[in-house]
Amino acid sequence: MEKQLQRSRAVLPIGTVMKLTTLSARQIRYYETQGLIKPARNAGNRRQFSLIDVDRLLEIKDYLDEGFNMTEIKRVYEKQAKRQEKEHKDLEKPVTDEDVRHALHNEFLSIAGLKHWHSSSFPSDDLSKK
Amino acid sequence: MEKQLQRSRAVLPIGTVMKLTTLSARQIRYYETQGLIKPARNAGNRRQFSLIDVDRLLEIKDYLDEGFNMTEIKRVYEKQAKRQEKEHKDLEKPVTDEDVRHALHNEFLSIAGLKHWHSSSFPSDDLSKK
DNA sequence: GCCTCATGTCATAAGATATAACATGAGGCG
DNA sequence: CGCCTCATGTTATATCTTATGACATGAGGC
Repeated sequence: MEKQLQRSRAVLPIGTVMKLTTLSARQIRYYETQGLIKPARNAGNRRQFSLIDVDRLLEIKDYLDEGFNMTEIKRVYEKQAKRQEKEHKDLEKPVTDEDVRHALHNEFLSIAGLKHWHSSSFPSDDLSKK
Repeated sequence: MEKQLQRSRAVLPIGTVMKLTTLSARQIRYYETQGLIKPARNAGNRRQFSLIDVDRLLEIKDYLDEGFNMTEIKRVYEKQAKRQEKEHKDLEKPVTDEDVRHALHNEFLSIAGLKHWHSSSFPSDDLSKK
């Protein structure tokens, strides 16, 4: 069933993350207080990171190297979160017949040369992946 | 450069491995005493596992479920190690001009109908890569 | 019943991590 | 130049996690 370490599985202690990111424990904890990451906690209150957390930390490192400060980086991720939230909702409710009819309707109008489609719900989807 | 957690990177503490394998610390340590795994150690003598170790532990679990005992499982891995060792050596020293000349020589003889090639150095290269 | 194997459980020591407080160097700025 | 803020380092104390070794135990084999 589950093969490898899924990226979202929170099982890594801070020591491991330190090695994987070359960040100090102080830095990692500070970024958490700034809301940049939210590692899970185990029964003993130890932080448990996922590979997604590790990736984000590496990104944060890059941003910092490029001169961003905590607040700016936080904004980047808040925006990202909003985008994904929308994206998620769009996937949540699958296309209904109603949607299809409206789409077709607009399609016809467009073909008819009336090109009436009011700038609707398609975000320009930032493809800059790194 | 290095993107994700390379499978051979030993950075996982035993607690993480317990979760990933659902094995008890006792079991993991016991398998180590039996020579089935050889996790690295950090400066503080803590075991450091790699994803390869995790995979092997999952395999061991399967073998045990199928009724194998430690000794038998050990034999499986020893044999596997020998195979890989040979494979490795074959890759180590690349083909020399000398080798090529001999190969050609045998080729000619073979064509000449004498088919005299004494089973020399070319392993049949097991391609069963699972 | 006696043995072995794989594992559980306990005790003790030492490494790892959490939190909080104080310290500091680099910039920004009146 | 003093004063502030930001990102991090450092230290101290408490608690969790892991290592080792010893003893315990249930399932099989004989």
